[in-house]
Amino acid sequence: MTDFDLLRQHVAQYVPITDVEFEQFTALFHPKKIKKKDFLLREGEICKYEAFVIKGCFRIYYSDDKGDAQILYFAVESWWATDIDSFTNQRPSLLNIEALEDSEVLVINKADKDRLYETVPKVEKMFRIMNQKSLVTFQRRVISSLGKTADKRYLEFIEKYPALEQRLSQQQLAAYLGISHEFLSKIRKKLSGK
Amino acid sequence: MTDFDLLRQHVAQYVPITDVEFEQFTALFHPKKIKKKDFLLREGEICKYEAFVIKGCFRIYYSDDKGDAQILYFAVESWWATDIDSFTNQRPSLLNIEALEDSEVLVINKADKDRLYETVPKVEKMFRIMNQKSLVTFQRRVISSLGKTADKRYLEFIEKYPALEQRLSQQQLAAYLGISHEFLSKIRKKLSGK
DNA sequence: CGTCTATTTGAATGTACTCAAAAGCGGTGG
DNA sequence: CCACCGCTTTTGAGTACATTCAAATAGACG
Repeated sequence: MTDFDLLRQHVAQYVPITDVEFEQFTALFHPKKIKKKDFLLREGEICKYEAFVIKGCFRIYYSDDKGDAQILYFAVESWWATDIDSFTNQRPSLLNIEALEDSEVLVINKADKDRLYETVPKVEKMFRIMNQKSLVTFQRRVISSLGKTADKRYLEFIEKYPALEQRLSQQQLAAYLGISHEFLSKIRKKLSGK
Repeated sequence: MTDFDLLRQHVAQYVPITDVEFEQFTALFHPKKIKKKDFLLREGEICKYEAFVIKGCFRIYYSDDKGDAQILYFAVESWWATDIDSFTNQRPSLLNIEALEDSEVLVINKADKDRLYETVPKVEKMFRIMNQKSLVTFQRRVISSLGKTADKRYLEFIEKYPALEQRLSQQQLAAYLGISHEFLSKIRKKLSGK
């Protein structure tokens, strides 16, 4: 039951929720285990689940023509892993979602989520606020990816997500920052020499 | 009254709405005219209004240490111009919103918008979907700004917003793409020679 | 017509990439 | 416990993409 505690704690951040409402909410989620290197979603598939991460780590990424990955974000404990566009519109996904560690999630499908919006109106508010917060995060990311050099973006990342840096390989981090892993290595060397 | 027609058409895109609900909705909006080069919001101020553009064009941008602007997006007819973070949390803004043309907007303030969420629950859904859509747009923008070269981003822009290109100066477009205006000029030259 | 701003062009520079090779590191099987 | 394998990280050389600065040109507008 501690799995659902994490979800409850997460929900409570956004809206006050009663026991009954939380019951209705969680009733539609199912636990799922994903092994390291397995995929929750592959490019071209329709995103069946919205997944709340209980344990582990995922990369949500786009794979370009040359096969290089641009990582949109990492989802660790208490984050959601999903392709919003593919999930809400039930259309083929452009994104991949892969477990970087053995992981556990709680998933909900589209029909159940739609039901949730109808039966528990508060859920609407919760996701409105969540989307709003993510939107601000991505707006800021656009600003730094357009205007800042790679070393500044790297420093920004380790300041914002200090715990994550330990957990990720340099290759993954480089793909998030939008630089080659060789160049990230050079940046780290330069910065450590200070 | 045609001002409100544009807003109604916009709202109807997201949720079906009755005449009565629309009345309640628009009752809290006020028309406002902004002259070219005037600001709807300046960095450091608290964003008082969420503005729906009836006519004209705005740039929503961040100004870095050197004074260079990174343009987050352009708001033309039927777009919203606001700093979501500053507006919803009533905290000082990092962004500037400036009219690039003589413009007309419909504005709503924070207290009235909160009232709206309470009295017209449908509004919650509408903004949830709107935020979701914007989120997807910004996610895609992160992907292209990290992974694509400037000429591809330029081509992407003119394909996605053909009407906008006519309306904007190259300097503004360059600031949106995250490149210098000199380099954009060179890109255009190169592309026209084909 | 003149003034102010936007665009173009070129040269020099800086930031980041590609490719190739070497070094480091962790796990597995003998 | 060591040797080997595969994977990640480091390093260097050469190249490509994009910037800065300066100057010339073109447009817009009173």
